[in-house]
Amino acid sequence: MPTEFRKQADARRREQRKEALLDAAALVFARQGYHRALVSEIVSQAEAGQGTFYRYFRDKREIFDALFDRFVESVFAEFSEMTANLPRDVGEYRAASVAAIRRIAARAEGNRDLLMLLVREGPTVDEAFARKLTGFYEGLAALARGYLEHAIAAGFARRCNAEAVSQALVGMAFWMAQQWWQGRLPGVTLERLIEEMVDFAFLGFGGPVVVGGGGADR
Amino acid sequence: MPTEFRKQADARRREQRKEALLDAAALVFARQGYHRALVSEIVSQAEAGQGTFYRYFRDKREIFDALFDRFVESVFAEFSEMTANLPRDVGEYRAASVAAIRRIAARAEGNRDLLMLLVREGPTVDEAFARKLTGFYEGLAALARGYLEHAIAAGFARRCNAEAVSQALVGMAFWMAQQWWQGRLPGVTLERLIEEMVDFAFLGFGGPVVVGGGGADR
Amino acid sequence: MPTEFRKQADARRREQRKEALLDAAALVFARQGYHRALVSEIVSQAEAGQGTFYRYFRDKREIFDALFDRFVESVFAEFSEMTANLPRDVGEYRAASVAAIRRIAARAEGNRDLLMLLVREGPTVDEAFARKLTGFYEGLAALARGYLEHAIAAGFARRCNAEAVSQALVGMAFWMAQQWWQGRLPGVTLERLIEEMVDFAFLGFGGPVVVGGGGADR
Amino acid sequence: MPTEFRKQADARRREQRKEALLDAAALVFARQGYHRALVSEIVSQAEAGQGTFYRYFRDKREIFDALFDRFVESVFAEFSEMTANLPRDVGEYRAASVAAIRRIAARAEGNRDLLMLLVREGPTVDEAFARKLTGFYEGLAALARGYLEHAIAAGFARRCNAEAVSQALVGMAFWMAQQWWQGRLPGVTLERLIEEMVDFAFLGFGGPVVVGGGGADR
DNA sequence: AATGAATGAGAATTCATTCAT
DNA sequence: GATGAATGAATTCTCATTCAT
Repeated sequence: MPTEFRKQADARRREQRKEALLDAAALVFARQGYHRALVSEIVSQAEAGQGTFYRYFRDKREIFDALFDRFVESVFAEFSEMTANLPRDVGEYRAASVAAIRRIAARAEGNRDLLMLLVREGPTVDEAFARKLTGFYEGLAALARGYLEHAIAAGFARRCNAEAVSQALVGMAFWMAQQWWQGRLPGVTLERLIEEMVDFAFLGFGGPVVVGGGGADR
Repeated sequence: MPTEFRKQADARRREQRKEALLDAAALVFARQGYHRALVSEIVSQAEAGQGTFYRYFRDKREIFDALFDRFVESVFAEFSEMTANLPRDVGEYRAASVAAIRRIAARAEGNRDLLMLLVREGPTVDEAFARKLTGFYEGLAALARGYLEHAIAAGFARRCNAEAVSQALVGMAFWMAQQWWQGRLPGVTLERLIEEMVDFAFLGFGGPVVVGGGGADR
Repeated sequence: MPTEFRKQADARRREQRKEALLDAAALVFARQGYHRALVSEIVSQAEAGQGTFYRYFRDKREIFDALFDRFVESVFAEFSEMTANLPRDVGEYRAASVAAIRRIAARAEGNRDLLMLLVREGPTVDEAFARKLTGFYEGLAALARGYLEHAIAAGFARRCNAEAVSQALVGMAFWMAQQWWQGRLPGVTLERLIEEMVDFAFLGFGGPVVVGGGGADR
Repeated sequence: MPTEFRKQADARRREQRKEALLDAAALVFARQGYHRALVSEIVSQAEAGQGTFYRYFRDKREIFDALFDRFVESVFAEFSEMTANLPRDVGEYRAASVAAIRRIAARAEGNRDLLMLLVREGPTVDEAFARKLTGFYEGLAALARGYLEHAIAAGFARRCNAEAVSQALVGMAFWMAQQWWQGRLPGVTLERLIEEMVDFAFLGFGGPVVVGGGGADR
C-alpha cells in the first residue's frame, strides 16, 4: 500500500545512510586505527543511533571490508582506462609511466587517508582481510607485469624476472606513497619524486653512469 | 649470609625469566597479532603466573617495545661490521651489495616471524611505536644513503636524488622480504631473487637496453 | 461516500489481520519459546510490517495473552457441551470419562503445539500470566471436582478428598498429554493410554487386587 | 614456589566462591525466573565482581546447569538409600510408599524454591536443558516403574501398563508438589495430602467402592 | 619474588518500540 | 492504516591490571 514512490524514497535514504556510515567509518578508522576505533564513535560521527549501524553492517569488521571494496572498485575503474594503448618504445614507455603515476597520485591524493589506512591496518585486521589485501596487490602486480613483459618482448626493457620485478615496483610505489604522505621526504617535490622513481625504475641508480654517463662526459 | 652469590643467582634467574617472557611474547604476537594477543597467553606460554608478567613489564605495550629493542640491537650489530670498507668501483659495489644482502637475509631468516610481526603490526600499535619504527627505517635508509652518496661522489652511480632512492631501496627490501616469506614468489629461488633485486637496483629494468641503445649511438 | 460498506470491509480486513498475527505468533512462540521469540519474526511470518504489530497489540506480552484467551474460549465451549448429563453409576461414569477424554484428546490434537506452549512457557512469562494459567487449571479442577463429588455423593466413588484428588487428575492429564505428544510413551497407543489412565484413576494400581486379596483373606 | 599450602587454601576459597555463586544464582533465578535473571544480579547477590562470574561459569546457561546437577546428585543420593529392601505385601508397599514420600517431601522442602524453579523454567531454557530435565524425569519414572513391576509380579498390584502408570505417578507427584507449595491446597495438611495421594495411587477414586459396592449389592 | 584469583571498566550487540512517510 | 527504518536502553562478556597470600 505505501508503494513505488515510498519504496524509492526509502531506498534512496537507505543508500545515503550507508554512505554516511562508510564516510564516518573512514574518518574514525583513519584517526584511531582499526583496532582502537569504536562503533560508537562511527555512529556518533555519522549522527546515527547505535542500532542503526547494525542494520547496515554485521560488525566493525564488515564495514572495514565495505570500505575496502568501495575503494578498490574506483581504483580499478581508473586503471582500466589506462590499459588501452601499450607503449611502442622506451620514450613512450617512460612518458606513459610518468603520466600514469601522476594521474594515480592525483587520484590517490583524494583517498590518501583511506589508502594509508587500508595498507597499514589491513594486514592486522584478520587473516581473511589480509588475503583480500594480498589479492589487491597481486592484481596491481599483474598489471605491472603485463606492461613489463610487453616491454621486454618488444626489446626495450632488460630481460629480467618479471615476476619479481613487478612485485618490487608495486612495493616501492606503496612505500614511497606512504613516505611522501607522511612528510618523510621533505627535500623533494611530488613532481620530482615521480620523475626520480621512474628513472630509478628504468635505469637503477647505477644505470646510465656505466655507459652513457661515461660516454656523455666525453 | 651468602649475599653476593645469592644476588648473582637471582639476577641470572631474573634475566632468564625475562627472556622467556620475551620469547613467549614473540610467539604469541606472531601467531595472533599484537591486538588479539592476550597477556594470559603470553604468561601461559612462558609458564609463568599472570602477576609475574607485571614484575618485568609495565604492560602489553612495553613488552612489544622490548621485543623491538632486542631485535634492533642485533640488527645494527650485524650492520656495523659491514660499514668497515667502502667499495671502490661498480663491480665491488655490486658484489658487496649481493654479499651484504645474502648475509642479512640469512640473519633475518632466524627472526623472520618477529621481523614480519614488527613490520606488520608496529604501525598499528600506537603513535609512539610507529615513530620508533619509522626511526628504524630512517636509520636503514641513512645507511643506504651513505653508500649511495659515496658511489655517486666516486662517479660510479648515477646522479640521482639519494634521499628518495635510498628510501625506495629500503621499502623495496622490506616488501620483497615479506613477499618471499609469505611464499608469494614461487617461481624464484632466494639466490636468484637477490641477484634480481641488485640488478634492478643497479640497472632498473630498462638498464642494459640503454647500453644496447648506446651501441646504436655508434 | 460508501461509509457503511467501507466500514464493514475495513473491520473484516482488520479481523483477518489480527488472526494472521495470532497464527503467526502461535507458530513462532511454539518454535522458539516465548522469551526467544522475536516480534520481527512474528510479523515477517504474518507478512506484515513491524509497525503493524503495534496497531493490534500493545506488546509481545499482550499477543501471548490474546493467544491464550482465544484458546481457552474454545476449550470451555467444548466442555460446556459435556456438563449436560451427569452419570448415574460407575459404568456410566467410566464410559462417560473415556468418551470425554477421547473427545478432548481429539480436540487438543489440533492445538497441540499451542497447548504445550501455554503449559510450558506460561508460568515463565510473568506473574500475571502465571495467575491466569492457574485460574485455568483451577477451572478444570473445579469441573473435575464437581463430577467427583457427585460420584461420591451418589455412592459410586470412594470417599476421598475431592479437592486434592481433582487437582491430581488435572495434573496427571496435562503431564500425560505432554508425554504422549513428545513421543515419550512409545509402547502404548493413544486409545490404550486413555483406557489405562481412566482405569488408574478409578482403580489405582492396587485396585482390583485388593478385591482379589480380600477374597484370599477369607 | 607458593606450593602446597597455598594451593590448598586457594582451592578451598575457589570452592567456596563457586558455592556462593550457585547459592546466589538459585536465589535470583527463583525470584526472577531464568529469563529475567541478570548475571549482574547474581554477582551482586554473591558479593562478587562481574568478571568473577565468568571465571567459574561460561554464562548464565551454565550456572543453571550446574545448579541442576548439584541438585540431582543430592536427590539420587537420597533415593539410593531407599532401593534397599523391596516390600513384600500391599501393606508393606503402602507403608513404604507413605514413608518414602514423607522423607522426600521433607528433603524437598529444603530445596523447594530450587525445585520449583527447575521444573517451571527448565523446559524453556534450552533444547539441551529440556532434554536433561526429561532425562531426570525418566530416571524417576524408571525407579517408580521398578517398584510397580515388582508389585505386579508379586501379585499385589493390578496388571496395568507400568510404562504409562509410572509416568502418571511422577507427573502427579510434581504437580501436587507445586500445588502444595503454592498454597493451592488450603483445605489439606501435608500429612493428609500424602495419605490421599497414596490412597489414590493404590485405589483410584473408585477403588474400594467397587468392593464395598459389590458387597452392598448382595 | 611469584602466583593466580578477583576485579570492573569498557565494548559489542540485540531487539522491543517509536515515528516519519 | 500500513510500513519499515531508526533508535538506544539494556545486557552480556572480555581481559588488562591489581592485590592478597
